[in-house]
Amino acid sequence: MMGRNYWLLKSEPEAYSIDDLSRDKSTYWDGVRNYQARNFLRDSLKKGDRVFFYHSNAEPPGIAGIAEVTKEGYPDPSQFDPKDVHYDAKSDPRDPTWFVVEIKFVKKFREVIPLERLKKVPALAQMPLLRRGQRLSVQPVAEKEWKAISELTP
DNA sequence: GCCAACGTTGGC
DNA sequence: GCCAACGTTGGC
Repeated sequence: MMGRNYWLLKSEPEAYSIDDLSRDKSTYWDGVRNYQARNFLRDSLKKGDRVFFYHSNAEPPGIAGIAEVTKEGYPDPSQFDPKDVHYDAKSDPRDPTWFVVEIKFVKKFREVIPLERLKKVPALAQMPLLRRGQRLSVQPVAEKEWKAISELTP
């Protein structure tokens, strides 16, 4: 698709996994509380973009499947809910701080592609994911990286 | 469970 | 505006 971009979203599977997305079919990506990641969600992820669903704090950590953006950035409802762990009392509803996108399930890989495996692929050396100390939970993925990773799956 | 790396907060 | 203290992320 012309102009489609690629991304990687991290989630701890204990909180929300590829199986949860497979069951739900779609979800909105709430709870992101980092400004750089927020900017991507608000400004950059576009309908039709493809997303790698990454399992962090998992055994093994790695890419578990693929999703697709179905709705572009809009205010994260959880920031206004005092009972939600992601509640942000400082966020003004007239000028919200945090944003979500909606994604839909595309596929679950037969096996997670482990982080360890990704590290061995030369074409992926520049990925932020593989950089030491990089914690960004919403990251751009270059097209050549997307292709290289896709070739790792059966 | 440890802890390095990083982002945020707040005193000054 | 600096920077120490603190909280979080996330691999190991």
